[in-house]
Amino acid sequence: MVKIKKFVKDKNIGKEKKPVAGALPASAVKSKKAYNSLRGMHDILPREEKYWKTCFHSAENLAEHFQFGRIETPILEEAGLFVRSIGRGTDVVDKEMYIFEDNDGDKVCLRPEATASVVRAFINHGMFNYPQPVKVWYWGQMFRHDRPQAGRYRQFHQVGFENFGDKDPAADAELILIAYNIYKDLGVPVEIHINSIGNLEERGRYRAELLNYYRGRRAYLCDDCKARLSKNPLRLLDCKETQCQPIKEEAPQIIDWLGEESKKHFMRVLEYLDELAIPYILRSSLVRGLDYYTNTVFEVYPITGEGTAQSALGGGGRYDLLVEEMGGRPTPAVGMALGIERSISVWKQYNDTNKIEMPVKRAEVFFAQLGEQARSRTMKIINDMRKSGLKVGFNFFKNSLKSQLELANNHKIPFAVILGQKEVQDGTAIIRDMESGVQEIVDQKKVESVIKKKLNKA
RNA sequence: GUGCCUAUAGUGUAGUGGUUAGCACAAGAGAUUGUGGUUCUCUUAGCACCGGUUCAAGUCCGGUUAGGCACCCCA
Repeated sequence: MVKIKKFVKDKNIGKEKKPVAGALPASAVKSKKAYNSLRGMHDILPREEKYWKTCFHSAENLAEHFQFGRIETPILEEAGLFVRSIGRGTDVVDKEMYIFEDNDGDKVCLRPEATASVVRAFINHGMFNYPQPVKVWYWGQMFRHDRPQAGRYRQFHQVGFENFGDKDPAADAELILIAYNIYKDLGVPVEIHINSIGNLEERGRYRAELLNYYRGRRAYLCDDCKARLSKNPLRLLDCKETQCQPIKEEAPQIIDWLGEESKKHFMRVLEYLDELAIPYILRSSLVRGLDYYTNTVFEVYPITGEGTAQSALGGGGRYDLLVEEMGGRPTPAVGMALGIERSISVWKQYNDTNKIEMPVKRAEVFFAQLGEQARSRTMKIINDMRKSGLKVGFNFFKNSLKSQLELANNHKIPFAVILGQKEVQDGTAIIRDMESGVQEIVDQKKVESVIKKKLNKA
């Protein structure tokens, strides 16, 4: 909302159908100044690929195993969607959304999270008519106009899982299990912080009680907490100021305000976690920043050794009322999302301190060629080999054999195949064992099978 | 959004207001034009941007931008 002003210029560009460059100051177009990525937005380079791929595959495998279907929703949505679902008064909506008018004057925004979009899709496509529960997962960019710092970016990625139609505590536990397993796959030890915030009624009563308690002690609170009193009372319990600690300890706990049903649901979730041997911590201060949660809420934290990190890798909870609130049929639901950048950063740190190296997938055989004819012959052989699943390295840009072998060596590729004019004439090729330096001449047709045998892949 | 710290080749760094801005790694070329790992030579490439102070600014000052940290909040 606040950001609209910033984009007025862009709106006019669209309205007047001017070419974009023409509307910019001449200096901005002519200047040879190098461009940078926007603040809080980052390029993900090839060297990072192994981490991203592993994360993705772990999520994908778990999704498949637990029968979640992949859903992709648009990055751009009507702004109102998030205002209604996440709630006014939350920071995400009030301060952090990228909102602007598109060329038709519609108010659109870059999604700050995906649950609202998935709920919209669930309703739009009448998924309540599908066999219940409907389980979907997604992976993609989210945008929040926050001040960047470590592990917090304006464009970041989340992987998320949503389950519609299942009100059983087992569904809550299933999502926690998936989150837990993703980190288990990566080898990063995590623990779950968990709490229940009950239903609307219970939460309302508790909030009133909490306010009542805190108001009487207002004078002893830090400034932030004074602000929280009116803005976000449940956050009072999260305060780190020492002066607020004694007040916090005596404060009423939400768990005591839960009704029978909510309490039973929560206990059941915990029993599942016990059964699954998932380490968790009951944290009565955990409330989450989005309005739509009911009952179970949880967050995933890395266990770093020296104290726990302050920022969560991900989190989620139950949102039994949201689907109805968004105009659908009453449908219970649970969801969970994990921050990829944060997870990868923690994962790397963990690997660093424990001296764990990510295996690099390097080529298994390098093709070196000399001369035009050899080059085209090599190209053909490489293409044939691709079908057999061998990872082949080559570089047609380099001409000298020396520099090509150097490359093979730098990449620690175990075997090199050398093809020159002579070999093209003879229909042969030289296979060189890069470690021992031993070479043998083989028929071009047999290169593939010989290499496979050497790699124990035959 | 608030406060604090930082900014020199691709990366990591040196540089009392006057230096041809130095070093390491990486990258590219070469040391008998068909053979890698060691060595040697050469090359490419940098003071984030804008303004101010000064005879003179990478160095001091202001602003901008970006990065980091602590809040707020969140993934």
